[in-house]
Amino acid sequence: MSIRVRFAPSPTGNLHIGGARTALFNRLLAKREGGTFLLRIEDTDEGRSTPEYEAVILRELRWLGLTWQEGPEVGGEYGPYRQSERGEVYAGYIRRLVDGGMAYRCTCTVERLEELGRQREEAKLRRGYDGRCRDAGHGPDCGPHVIRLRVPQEGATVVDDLFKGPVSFDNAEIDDLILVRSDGTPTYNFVVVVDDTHMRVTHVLRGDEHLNNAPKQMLIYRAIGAEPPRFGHMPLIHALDGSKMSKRHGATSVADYREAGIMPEALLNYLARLGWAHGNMEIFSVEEAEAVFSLDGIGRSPAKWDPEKLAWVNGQWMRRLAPEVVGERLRPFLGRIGVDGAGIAAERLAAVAVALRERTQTLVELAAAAAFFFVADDQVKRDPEAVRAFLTPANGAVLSELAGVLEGLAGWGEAELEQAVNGFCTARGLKLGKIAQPARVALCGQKVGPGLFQILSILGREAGLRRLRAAGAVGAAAGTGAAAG
RNA sequence: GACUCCAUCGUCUAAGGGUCAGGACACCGGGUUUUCAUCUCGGCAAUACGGGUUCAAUUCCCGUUGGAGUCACCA
Repeated sequence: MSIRVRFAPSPTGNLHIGGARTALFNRLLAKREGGTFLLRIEDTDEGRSTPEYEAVILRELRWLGLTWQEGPEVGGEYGPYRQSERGEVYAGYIRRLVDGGMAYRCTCTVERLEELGRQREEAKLRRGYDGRCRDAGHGPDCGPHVIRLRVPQEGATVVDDLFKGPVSFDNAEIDDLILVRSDGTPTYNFVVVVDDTHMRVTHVLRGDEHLNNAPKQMLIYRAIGAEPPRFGHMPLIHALDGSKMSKRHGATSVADYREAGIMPEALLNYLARLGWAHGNMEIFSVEEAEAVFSLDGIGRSPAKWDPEKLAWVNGQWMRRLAPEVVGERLRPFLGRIGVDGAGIAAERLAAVAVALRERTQTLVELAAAAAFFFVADDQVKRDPEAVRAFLTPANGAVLSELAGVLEGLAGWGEAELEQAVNGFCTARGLKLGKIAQPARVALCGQKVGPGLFQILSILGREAGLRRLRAAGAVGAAAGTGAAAG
């Protein structure tokens, strides 16, 4: 039987990086084993779930390329894939459980439960239900009630985890958990079991935070007489301070990283390396990971989220991807800093990517570093210290002379520019280093940047000559003492 | 607090009874280079602690310590 795995997010917020990682590993396993990866929306909490968040989650998964073979918007033979639409399925199971005595109606009020919790806490006991209604035999007309699972009081429930081996929980530690709320809606632990059964899920890879839910779910599987899937609880992602990642740690959603200029290939690559390893493989695509993926490679201990390494991985991907691809992805980021990204020729953007990809790690940085190519001369951000040091009268004079020579060039390619500039240097007995820095400052306003010929070539003939001459003018003005400030 | 999980360089990790405990990020230094970066060479740096088992434990077992997760009519 071929394996079936699922990712089952709750649409109560943005797609979290932990969720993305869970989805990734499930998909990796499905692809590797030739199985099916399905998506199910866990929206039983009517108060917190929204269609907007659902849309966001689907969008982010697609952005990452983590597409599903069954689920919302694509369908499948075990649908619907939204729990809010599966009420009838759950109702049938509940009826059988209550009729069979595996579950019972409980009329305890929220107030009593709260009081009970307080008492048990004072008595230094584990919070939990005391089982008052377990044998009360409440019928359908008992008034407002919830439905609870009758959990055995003795013995233990063992979860044979794929990564941790057998984990045993005393049944006495497990509450008679609520299956159906007083408003008639089913709860998480119950619907998960019903759906995974119904959707023929064979492996459940999910975060460690669910390990404590596993025995409860095992008990439900037993009650409904279904075979449980294999469980694999993956170590969580921690923040640098060691605790579970949360909003207070800053960027935690996939969207945050997209906005920060991280590309999907890099995010996925980094996510895969968090808790999984295959020899010394560091930089790899999802497809490459699929080819060698194995559950054995998944570790047991939590990993800390390291933004620096993520940035490095992203930098590696900026070089691994075709320049044209990186160039296209750069457009919106240029737009953000006031450059009309849409109006720039694709070849030019590709050339920019080649010129700057080894000097930057994110698309945000790449856009910032590329700005001088696209803004008006007077909008170029200039480093005052660099200007003072390199745009001297003498250098200015040389630069305008150089402009004069370059003006006569037939073409404006890197090779021609290099030849011409080198020729100019030789003729004047200058080392290239002598004019490269002043020229760079004149053209980009900074003393660091791409190679001189790359800059000139991408900038174009007009702007290039203009900026070189402008440096000459500054130099001349300074020379006559006419320059102010 | 109870239950459960986890423990190799600062971080991600590899090896798993016999290794100089390997790689990557970060950091430090040399080289290349028109700047910066890249690239390249080198360096720093780890088996939490205590008991066992064994000829031999980083690896297996137990304990301690430390960290984490969960204890809802949330998922």
